[in-house]
Amino acid sequence: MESSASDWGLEAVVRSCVGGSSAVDVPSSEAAEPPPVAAPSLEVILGCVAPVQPVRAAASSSPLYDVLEYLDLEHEQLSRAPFSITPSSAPEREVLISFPAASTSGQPLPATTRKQAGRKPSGRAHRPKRSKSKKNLVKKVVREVPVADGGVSGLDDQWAWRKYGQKPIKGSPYPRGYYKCSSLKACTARKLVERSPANPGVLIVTYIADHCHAVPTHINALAGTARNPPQSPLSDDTTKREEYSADVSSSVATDTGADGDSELWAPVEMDDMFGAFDDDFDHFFDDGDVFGQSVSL
DNA sequence: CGGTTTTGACCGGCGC
DNA sequence: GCGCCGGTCAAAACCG
Repeated sequence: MESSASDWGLEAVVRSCVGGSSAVDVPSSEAAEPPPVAAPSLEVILGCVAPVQPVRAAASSSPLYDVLEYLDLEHEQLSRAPFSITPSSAPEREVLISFPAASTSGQPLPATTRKQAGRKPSGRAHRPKRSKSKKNLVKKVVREVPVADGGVSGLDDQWAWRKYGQKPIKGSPYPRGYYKCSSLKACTARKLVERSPANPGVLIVTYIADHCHAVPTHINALAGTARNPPQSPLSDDTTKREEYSADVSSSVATDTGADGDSELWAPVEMDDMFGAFDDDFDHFFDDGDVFGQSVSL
């Protein structure tokens, strides 16, 4: 709580690293100083669909450490999984890649209607049931990033995210922000950003699922990014809320755009993106090693 | 105008 | 069976 809301917000914003790019690409608004998180996430990259470029391992001094959570895979799955698990060489880090859920990758979910009390009936789609088992099949990568580093740009990655929700988490004074990949609607990649209750100086970023496209080189929308957080009329919660909102949310585009946009993000056509992806995709499934190789710390 | 953020409501899983 | 909680949706407001 002591930490300023702004800090929190900024990080949330970022483009996640899940992509396959590299430290090189990490935009740096702070060009003046060496990006502390230069190697955001090497490992994470594995999971990404766009390992076009080998990821550069982060310096041993990298403050980040990632932790993959789900490994509830059956042997069969593992053996067939396009992703391989490679233990990080850095003792303080762990890498975990899980098999991407078939149902979640790249495909729009079926929709069913859902009632909406107090809201204009819009034929809202009914979400498919969530089952734990299924959940476990989705790749999930958890990263902890020092606010100081990730705050402004540490979490920057090549992906564009769009916030779609925020929820207060029980047991934590900080809310959790929910982000989706905004590069491609069909992309099911998501990101959860929250501040560690135990250590406010650390952001916990959870990447879920893979991007079904290559890393965008251009973030098309900046609109609505730099806005003043609305003062929500809340009771005792107010303070907290304002803080949170200001923080967690408005960030994505802001950071993304402002920060990295300039030089690193050249305009790219969707076809290009897919093209790249296609290529890699084939490799992934033809040769499961690809992922394993990419991981290196 | 197109895209994002905010925010309250809805839904479903899980624990009791 | 019920309530809690996390996750998601979508309307409205906002911004470039």
